[in-house]
Amino acid sequence: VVRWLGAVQALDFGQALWAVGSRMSAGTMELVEKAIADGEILRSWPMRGTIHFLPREDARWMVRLLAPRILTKMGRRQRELGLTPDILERAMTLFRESLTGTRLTRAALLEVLEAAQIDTSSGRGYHLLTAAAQSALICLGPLEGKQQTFALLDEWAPGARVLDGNAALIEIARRYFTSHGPATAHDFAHWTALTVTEAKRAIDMAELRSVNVEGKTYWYAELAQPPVESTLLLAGFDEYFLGYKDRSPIVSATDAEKVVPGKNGVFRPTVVANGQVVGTWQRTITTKKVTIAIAPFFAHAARKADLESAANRYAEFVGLPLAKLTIE
DNA sequence: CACTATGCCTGAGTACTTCG
DNA sequence: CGAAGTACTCAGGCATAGTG
Repeated sequence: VVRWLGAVQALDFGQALWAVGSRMSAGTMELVEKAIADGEILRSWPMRGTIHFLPREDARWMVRLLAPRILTKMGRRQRELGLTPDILERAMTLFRESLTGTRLTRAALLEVLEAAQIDTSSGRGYHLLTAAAQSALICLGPLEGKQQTFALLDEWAPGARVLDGNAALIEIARRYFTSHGPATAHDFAHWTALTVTEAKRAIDMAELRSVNVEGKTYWYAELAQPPVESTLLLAGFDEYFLGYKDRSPIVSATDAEKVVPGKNGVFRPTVVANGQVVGTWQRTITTKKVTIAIAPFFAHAARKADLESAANRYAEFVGLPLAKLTIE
């Protein structure tokens, strides 16, 4: 699934597991977690300055192609935090030395910095870690209990593909439009955080097909499957919503505000019926059970039986009984 | 020990300015 | 005149501290 999508936004770890699981015919949370533990799915900050799941073999070229732009944009914040080029360079050396042959938790890595007299307070430590990830030096490794670990990218993704320049642009365009198409050049630029000019150049080189709809050019790599009836409970931050700049084909402006209340950048899980976003939902997971509350945007947004089976599919994924389902 | 409260951190969006 | 860059906002998540 991750290979097909190219990259999966994973700001919220639990939601991202479901973003993958909801696209599998019978995926379980355990399976997705195992793929992460084994490194088959790798986590880093390849684009837009946000954490993503990546196919291990593609992590290196994706980070190298897309992260440098973000790293430049972070310059101002780094100056605010007093992170001089000298401190950045020292931190990179410390990360390289302390992670060679091993993995360390976030807390342990911050201690390494502190021990070298690098202040990690008020987000400085966090920024050094993301900068190192965006420089393709480190990435997130397996979980250690509930703690995130970091690893050297070259160690955690051994033998990763090397793709540069135009070849990398062509590959990212093909990957995006295969899974996200039909989509516009602006959608692609938004997703990758490439400039619109570069995005268009990538599209030109990738030999994609296009179709005009309401005066806009939509690109795609393969003919889509014919639409099927479906009622889905998609994850928060799901690619179906995050993967496009223009969401008007799937949701009205009014309803979009219910997905992102206050336009605050926090995307709630969505109910999608036959391609349209028709509601939001939330789940509560305890040690023994799952409860789900669905909030449709309007009456008859979806059939009750379909919502029930979608909710049960989620409970199966988590591996716990669905104790309660409310539809408000 | 489980639950709740607190406060900081966060990324996407918007509006605006600057650039080419 | 569209693209790129900048400043600012906001609510959820998370770590941590506090409470029953």
